[in-house]
Amino acid sequence: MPAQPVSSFKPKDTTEKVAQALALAIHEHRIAPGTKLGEDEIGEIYDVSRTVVRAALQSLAHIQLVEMQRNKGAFVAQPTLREAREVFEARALLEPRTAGSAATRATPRDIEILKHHIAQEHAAMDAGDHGRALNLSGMFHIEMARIADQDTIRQFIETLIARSSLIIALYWRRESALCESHAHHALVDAIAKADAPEAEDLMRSHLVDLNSALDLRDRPSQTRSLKELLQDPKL
Amino acid sequence: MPAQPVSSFKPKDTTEKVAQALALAIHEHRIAPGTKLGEDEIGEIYDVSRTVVRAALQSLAHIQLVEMQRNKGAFVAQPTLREAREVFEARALLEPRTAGSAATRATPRDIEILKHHIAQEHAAMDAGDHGRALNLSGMFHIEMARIADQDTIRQFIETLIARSSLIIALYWRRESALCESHAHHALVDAIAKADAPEAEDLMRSHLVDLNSALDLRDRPSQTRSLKELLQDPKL
DNA sequence: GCACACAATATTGTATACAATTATCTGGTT
DNA sequence: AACCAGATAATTGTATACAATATTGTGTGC
Repeated sequence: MPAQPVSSFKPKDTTEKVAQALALAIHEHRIAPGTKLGEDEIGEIYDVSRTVVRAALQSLAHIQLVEMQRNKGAFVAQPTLREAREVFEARALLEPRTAGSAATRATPRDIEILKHHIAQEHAAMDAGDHGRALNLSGMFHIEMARIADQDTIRQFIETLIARSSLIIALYWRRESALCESHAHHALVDAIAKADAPEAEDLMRSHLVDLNSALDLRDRPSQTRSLKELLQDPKL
Repeated sequence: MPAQPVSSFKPKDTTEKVAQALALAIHEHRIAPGTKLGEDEIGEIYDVSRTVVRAALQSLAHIQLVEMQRNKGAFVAQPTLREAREVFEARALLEPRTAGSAATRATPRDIEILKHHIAQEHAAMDAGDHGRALNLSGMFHIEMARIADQDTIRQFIETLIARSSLIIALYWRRESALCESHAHHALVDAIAKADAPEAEDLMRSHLVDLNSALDLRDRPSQTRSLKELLQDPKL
């Protein structure tokens, strides 16, 4: 129950709060790709005006978590195959080096934080909360960039992780189910040893593994999601 | 005279138009870092309401061209030394590989476009329009990502180029004046030869050159700009 | 004369109202 | 019965109005 405390006053920046609430829901796969996000609807849910809802949606649109179609509305984004491949190519460029850099800069406190992340991820998985586990798994990667002390790159990785969540929702192949948390564990070990080259290598192969757990072959997506949308509301 | 045609109807997306107009002005160094961007003021200039101005400013804030301070307003961003270094570290991670990829994928038409860019850049420089030359120089880098057919990475590079423009405004050392357009020329040659490794190397060293044309040593920024702002109007 | 407090002003944050566009529904025609 | 046309409803785009906060100006006390 990580829901919002029902205090009635608004301390600061309601826009960001709405954006984060929506982002979390998407990351945890509580809202499916393609879902329409009506402005009035969301405004009613969070008890804010369309003004702040629009601002929040625009913010999410910029990191491509939602797609805004003019005069049509906002929808949870549905990355294409091509976009999915691009996201992982970008991650392959950014993350290995960043992991290496994190290995040279990590403090004991950082190691603790990483281990805590992994523990929470395991707990969520054991509790059957796959959405939360996935979100925590992504935050692990972001934490790495924070430790590397690279704000700019961290921001890029954050958007890549966000889109990766959508990609996983669309293209995950169920057969490859073992959820790679031991890869994160090995990474923490390398970082704890301050072994930058090993951390870099581990991250590289971790990304390769992730990629191969996805079904990024040509053709499906477009038709599949279309069919789903058609057969869902009728029957 | 690239001003807006005075037709009274608005075809589409006024928000993006305002955002692009502001971005261009910042890129061409017509608005200095730190300048306050009042909402009413801008709305009056472009004859739109604060609603769209705010949306445009939020868009620019997301790519960190402007910084929004709550209840204070929007200001043209002033990247710190640290941020400046980070931007160029990120460029070093992304651009060389992308240039190499562009070399393998470039069509004859692409080569023409790149050469056209360089020609325009030279023309602007000869005309003494440094702002426009700088902007075109940045667009050259973005064009490279487009040729490489990497939309996601292109978007990242766009934001890095945008921030680089601010960094150049703040940290350019006048002594190193030769404006590196021959580097772009060499890059086009490598790409025309489809020589990916050479393009990659050229981009890498081009970025190193750019970096060393900046004064990114410790200490100045904060105090410097403050002093300047104080001593300028008095004496 | 200087410092602080308070009032006046200006600017941003949010909500609401209106305009424009799109989606839906109804009725008639073939 | 299917299909198209027009009208009606719903939703988004934009402008304006109001509330909250910050900035500036003025006056009073010491």
